[in-house]
This record gives sequence, structure tokens and C-alpha cells, in this order.
Amino acid sequence: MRKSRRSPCPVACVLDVIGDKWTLLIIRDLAAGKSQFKEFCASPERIATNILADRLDRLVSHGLVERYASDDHPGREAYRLTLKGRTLLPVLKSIADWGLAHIEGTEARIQVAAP
Amino acid sequence: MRKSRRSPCPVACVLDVIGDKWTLLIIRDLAAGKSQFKEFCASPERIATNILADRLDRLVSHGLVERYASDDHPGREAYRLTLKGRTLLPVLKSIADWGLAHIEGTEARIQVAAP
DNA sequence: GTGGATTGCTTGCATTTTACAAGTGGCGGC
DNA sequence: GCCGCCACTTGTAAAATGCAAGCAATCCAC
Repeated sequence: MRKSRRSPCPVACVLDVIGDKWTLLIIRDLAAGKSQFKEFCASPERIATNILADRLDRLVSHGLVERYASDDHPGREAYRLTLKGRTLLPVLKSIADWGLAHIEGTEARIQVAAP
Repeated sequence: MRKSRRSPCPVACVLDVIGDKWTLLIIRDLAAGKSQFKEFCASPERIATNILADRLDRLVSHGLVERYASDDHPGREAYRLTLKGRTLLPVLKSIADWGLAHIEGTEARIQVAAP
């Protein structure tokens, strides 16, 4: 059963997925190559661990992120963007570009990791 | 005095402005030519009036929206995007495009009003 | 110029979400 | 076994949101 959406508007539906202060920051970190829970916690915005766990679950349930067994850190949880999740990167970039152009004091520091 | 930001990351700073479920819907409605309080209320997502008033205030204080005296409806409040506000339209479009491509059941119905 | 409708909010309160701190269970190394 | 790290979960306080009602200022017909 699909939960009822607010409207058929694509903007409203996207906001129901990524319309909060944390989800896109996790996607940013994933795009930058971070994969472990503690790495997301270590980002300068200091997301609370319960919020992080909740957002990761939601991203996985939306098919934007997947868990996998890391080779680099065997036995640890790891997360990465799915192919669908990667399609959000142009959205993320347009947001970052707007911030760089219109909010003073912002600076780009992250590079999107190679596919 | 500027309120402290979470980080100098442009993504985080933009989310502090538009990172919620309502702000971009108001910008969508403004882009579609709506200008009156009641018109935003009438959108299918049914924003609460206190939230709408709060978001309009925040948008005005961020310089993205301005009040003006309407010619069409004299004596009534009216809102419109500022030039800075219009620079958000590419962001809005990238979000709408993503929704159309990746969320089933969404449909584009609004046309951006002419400048 | 008075009554009623409309507009643009504000207020009060219940519900939901978020923030912060602390705690728990699993695993690996020693 | 014991220690520490990691990935969460839980408890609780604070904040944001949702909902309904109310209210002052127009507008408009009559």
C-alpha cells in the first residue's frame, strides 16, 4: 500500500522524499564517497544518530541508497547510492550552485566520487 | 546579526532556506503566477495558514519574495518573486524534472509565468 | 451607512518531528 | 575474557507542524 501523496505535483512528491534539512546532506556525503555511519555523523552539520538512522532507512526504502558489504572495511555496514540515487546528483548540483552564487560565505569543498 | 549556520557548505545553507516541505511549493505557485494569500491556500496540498504566513515572512526576509500593491486586485496584499527569487527557478525545474522522471503518477500542470 | 461576505492573517492547542544524551548489542583484536 | 569501536536504539525535552477558531480590515450591495 502506497501512502497517500499530497498532490500529483512532481515538486510536492519530491519534497516528500528529500524535503527536509538532512536527507540531501546524506546524499551529498554519499556522493563524496562516504559510506559508513560514523562518517555521516562526522560531517560538520552534526546530524543526530537517530535522525541519521531514520533517513538512511527512508532512502533505502525509496531505492535511492543500498547497504552493501564493504571490501575496505569488512564486517562493517556500508551505504552507497543506487543508480536511481545517482540521478539526484544534478538536483544536488543545482542546489549547490545556487548556494555558491547567492549565499555569501559558502564554499565548495567536496568532489563527486567517480562512478 | 547573522544567525549561525550549520556549516559553510552551500547545500546545507540552501537547505536552511528552502529545506522543508512547503517553501518550494510557495515558490512554485509564485512562478505559476499566483500572488494572493488565498491562492496559496487553495493549492491542492492545503498548507495551513499559520505555516503559509511564516514561510512568506521568511521568504520576504531572505529577499526572495516581495509584497507589492496589485493593480489587478487593488487594496489587497500581493506577493511576487524578486529577481533573486527567480534565480531559484532552475533549481525548482531540476526538482520537478526529477519527480516527473522517477516518481510515478506525477504530472506537470503548471507553466512558469512570463517575466 | 449598515450588514454581510471576503481577505489576510493570529491565536490556542493537540500531535508530530527533532535534538540531545545516554545506553545497548555485536564484532574484532589481544 | 576483556576492551574498545561501531551502528544503532531508547528516553525525554524542545521545537515545528497541523487544525480549528477567531478577528480586524476592507469591500460591496443595498
